[in-house]
Amino acid sequence: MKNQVTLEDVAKAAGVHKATVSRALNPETQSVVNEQTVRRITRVAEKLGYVRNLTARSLRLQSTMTVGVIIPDLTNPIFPPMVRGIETYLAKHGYTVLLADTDESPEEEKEAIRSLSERRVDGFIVATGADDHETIPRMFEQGIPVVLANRGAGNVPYPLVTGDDEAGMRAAVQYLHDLGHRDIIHLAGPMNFSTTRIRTREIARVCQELGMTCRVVEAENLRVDAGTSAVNRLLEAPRTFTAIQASTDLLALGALRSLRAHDLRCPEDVSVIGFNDMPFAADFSPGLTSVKVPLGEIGAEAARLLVMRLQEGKNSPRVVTLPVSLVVRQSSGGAYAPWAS
Amino acid sequence: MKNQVTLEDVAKAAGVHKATVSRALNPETQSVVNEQTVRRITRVAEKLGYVRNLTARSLRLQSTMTVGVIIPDLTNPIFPPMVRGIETYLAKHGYTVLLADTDESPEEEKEAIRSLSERRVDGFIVATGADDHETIPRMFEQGIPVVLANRGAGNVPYPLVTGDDEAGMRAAVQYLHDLGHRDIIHLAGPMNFSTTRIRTREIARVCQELGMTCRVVEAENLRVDAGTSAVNRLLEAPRTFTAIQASTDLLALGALRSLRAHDLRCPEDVSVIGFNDMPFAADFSPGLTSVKVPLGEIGAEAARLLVMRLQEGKNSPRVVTLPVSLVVRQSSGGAYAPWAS
DNA sequence: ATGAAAGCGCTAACAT
DNA sequence: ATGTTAGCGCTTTCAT
Repeated sequence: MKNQVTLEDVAKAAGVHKATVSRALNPETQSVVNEQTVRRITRVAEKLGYVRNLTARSLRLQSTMTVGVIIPDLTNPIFPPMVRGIETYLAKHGYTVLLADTDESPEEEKEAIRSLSERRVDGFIVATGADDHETIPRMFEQGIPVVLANRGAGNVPYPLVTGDDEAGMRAAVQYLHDLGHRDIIHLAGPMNFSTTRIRTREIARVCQELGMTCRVVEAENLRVDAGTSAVNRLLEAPRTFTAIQASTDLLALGALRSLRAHDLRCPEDVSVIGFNDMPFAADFSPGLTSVKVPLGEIGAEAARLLVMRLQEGKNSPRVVTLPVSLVVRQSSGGAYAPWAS
Repeated sequence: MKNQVTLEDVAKAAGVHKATVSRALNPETQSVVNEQTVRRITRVAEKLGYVRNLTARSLRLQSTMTVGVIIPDLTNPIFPPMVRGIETYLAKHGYTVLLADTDESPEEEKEAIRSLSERRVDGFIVATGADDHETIPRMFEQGIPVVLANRGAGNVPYPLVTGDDEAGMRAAVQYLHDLGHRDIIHLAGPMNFSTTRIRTREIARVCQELGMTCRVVEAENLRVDAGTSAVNRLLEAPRTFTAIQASTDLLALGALRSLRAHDLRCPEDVSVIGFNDMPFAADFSPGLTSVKVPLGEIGAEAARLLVMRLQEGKNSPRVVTLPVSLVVRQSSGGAYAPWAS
């Protein structure tokens, strides 16, 4: 809080009233001020090193031009691209992002939302949805502007932006089928996440359609280790499956680690397919076949919807589904019945 | 900006003056208010859903309890852990983080700093240092509280928190020497970054000490592709080196890609060692040997120094160097003279 | 222990 | 085209 050059200071130095300075320095109202005066004021402001005080402005305008973004964990690699997508769009529209991680803890999340509310953010982008989420419905009742990204939250009528999970899953399974796989595992996340549930439902459906056996294994959370332990447990019994489709690249990575620890080759023994196509998925060992989800665009679109809501006041409770695509790499290949090897 | 329940509202409902409510609700001043009154006020505030307005508070206090964090790019995987380290420490002390990416562009950076200054952040943590940095020295002149993380900025006397680059480099080279490598490449970043320069200087020195040949190749920037093209260029001529030590894991990853494209095996033909030990370095193909830098701790320590400066006003222009360690994985192995294969 | 009053820096009526 | 005034919600001296 240095730089306490105020409008008043500039006004005195320029020999005008501070209201005039305010008008001259704001592009919106500049036109109403004499051109000469604008130039003089601009020059003086520059010389004095004037920096407008947005806290004061926010107080007066009852708007901070700031948006709270709630994510589970910045170190989960799917979020940095999403956050950048949000930031870039919002910056263009004059908004600044306040970021908060929750580590999937409802308490931390409540705390984060409270903290951001105290800072009077104009709205939220929430990527921590869950069907049993307690806070999001309450935010809706209070009329707080929110856009959901990535994960839904039960049937709260907030706008939701996601990738096309169904199409992605269908593409992945069809691909495995074409390779000859008939008995596969779906490595799922916790079932209270909408993404998890949608993906699990869809893979089951497609497998049935194609006459494939699909067993669902639920990991405890969405971190790599949870994927590893789930697959470890799976491999205690005799193996009949030839492929693992994971709900998330992190879980898929966990699967890769488990296979390696069990001296199973990927893809010769077991094919692995992830979901999201996280950064550097191509560099894993082996390169991970995955469903590419446009994370940056999801962020940007969520930001766009929020800005619309904020500026035009219209609440458009609609679901925006962005297209995804299967990216084939080295972790997937033809099926060989395990008992044949 | 919903929830416009103000102190005044609570005061009326509780039958006291708003000043009393202010005192009652602030832990610092609570003791001065009658205990009964505090309880009553707390209850009323709760019932009314009062949320304190930090913009108003900031204006009055001339302090926003926010910190601006300037990084090159959130999608560079070394930054999320650092940012979380910063966030976690600052949150514990009541501060909120405003994050800004610069994409290494001086213009975007100036814009970011201006924007955060307008929001009246109490101080900055800057991870975009460069020796020819124009803005940082000016911030110092203006007395703006700043702590540098990761990279220095010429000789501006701001505190700086980094990993022990010299020790890390020494460990990496000594290890290569022990494996029999005598002719190596240092894949460096742009020379205006202090990290790059320090690492390059140190590797040259250690190599000389140990009687090894070290050729320095400078990548255009710190992204993966720059590493790939640098090594591509290198491989146009007959190869004499047996190992590549990269200034950064991203550059090392670029090197791995180039080697693969040239059908060179890693580590059998060429060993590769990175720097930073970015998340998932272990999962690359092959697992990347790297110098582990405590990114989260660097962030936390930078935050700690900034809070000290902010709260006790003391400017401690000191360099804090955190210990690093070599993590050996599959990308490094014994040296075989290229002409022998 | 509580109330009254001033003021942080800004913008937007309203007045001239 | 510019000046005057009020007030956004809060904290803090000063009174009582």
